[in-house]
Amino acid sequence: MASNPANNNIPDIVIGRLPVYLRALNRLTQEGEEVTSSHELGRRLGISSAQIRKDLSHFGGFGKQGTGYQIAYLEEKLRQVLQVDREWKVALIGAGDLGNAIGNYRGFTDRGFHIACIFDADEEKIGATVGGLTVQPMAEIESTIRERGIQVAMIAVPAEHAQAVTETLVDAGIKAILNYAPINLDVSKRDDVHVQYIDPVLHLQRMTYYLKG
Amino acid sequence: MASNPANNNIPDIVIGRLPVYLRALNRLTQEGEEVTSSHELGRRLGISSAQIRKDLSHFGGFGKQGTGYQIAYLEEKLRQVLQVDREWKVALIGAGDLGNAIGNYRGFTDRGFHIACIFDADEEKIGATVGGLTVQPMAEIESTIRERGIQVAMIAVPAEHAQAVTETLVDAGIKAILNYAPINLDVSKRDDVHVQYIDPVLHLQRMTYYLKG
DNA sequence: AACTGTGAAGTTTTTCACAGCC
DNA sequence: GGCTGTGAAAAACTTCACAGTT
Repeated sequence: MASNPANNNIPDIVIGRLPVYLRALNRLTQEGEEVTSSHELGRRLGISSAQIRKDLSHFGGFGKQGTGYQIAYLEEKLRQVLQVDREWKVALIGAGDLGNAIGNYRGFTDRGFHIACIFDADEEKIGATVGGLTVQPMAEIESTIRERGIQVAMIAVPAEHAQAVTETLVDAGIKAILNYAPINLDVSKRDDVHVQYIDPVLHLQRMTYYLKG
Repeated sequence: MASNPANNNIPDIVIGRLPVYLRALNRLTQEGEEVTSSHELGRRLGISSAQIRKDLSHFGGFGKQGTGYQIAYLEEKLRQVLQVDREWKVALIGAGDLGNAIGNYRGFTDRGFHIACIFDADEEKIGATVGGLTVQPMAEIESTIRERGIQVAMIAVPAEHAQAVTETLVDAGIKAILNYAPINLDVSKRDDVHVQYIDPVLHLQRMTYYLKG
């Protein structure tokens, strides 16, 4: 949840919605559409059309009055804004069940990411193949990340090791961490390191609040 | 993102933070602590202490002035509020790589959830074992969910099938869906069905906005 | 007629700051 | 002295509503 002075100072909450818009635009393209509007996007996403227009207006006028948005053009612009008009190499730490699933997931490519290396602490896993990559020992994290200029990492190790792994990654130059371990990471020493979390239980617990019996 | 008239009308954004607090309290307990304060929690989570106090105050006074919060007591109260002081049966749809990882994940138990059944459309996967459960055919979704009174489901099927699966689930009586497919689900017809999303790429794209070069 | 982009208005959320208690 | 719980103030965010364009 690190805040950050990027180019301007566009609210992070707006940045968080851009990938959602981008995903919806991908979908529209797949469906063969070429033009859309803030109303159509809003309907599909359950977001008001005004919000979509306001969000997009932070980055310039991407639409045409009376017509709407050219989907291919808007996708291109959003990819530029989010800097996913290139491919980011990602380091994956952890080759257990979860690491395997992440390593084999086909959904990163085409959306700006490419898993470039995998590490695990378990002697038995080192040398194994996950998603076409050879699992490397933890001791090689720092050198590999530095040599290959990797800035993005995913943590899929047990909670008790996640903080130590984080410190190794940050020391190696990682600037963005997606943490699958169910624990909050302390990166308060580095204000240029971004952390995001994935914990399915958090989402489930948020929904059970509303359920009956 | 369905909003909802639960007991009172406490902001959903507050509900969303409670599981995070609960997770941090679990951690403190594991570390052997018995008492904490809004300041300590805030420091660990990167949230202001005032916000934590305000959030908790919606549900009653759980703390003691001068002392702070009794961790075990606060955990218990939060579990009650979130209704995770019981175990919810969860249906898992999809037994591919992702479904396997979810099915084998040990982190649901102890936090209020228990995967009760798994379904897949692929003939070859039916009958296989995932996390100790036998994969059932899709045709059995509705009857199984009804008979066992299941209200919570996770979707781990390809994006193109996610909407159809959602409709089956909702017809069967499911009230909470955690969707791993990278697509927005339309449940606008049912205002008592809650949906949450997990898409790692969304988190990654949100961070690359802030990276340099 | 349909749609964007945007100031202004309205609403929600967060922070402040302090009385009251241990 | 340290902490909670909470009204009041401040800040952030969303929606309204409409001028301007196609």
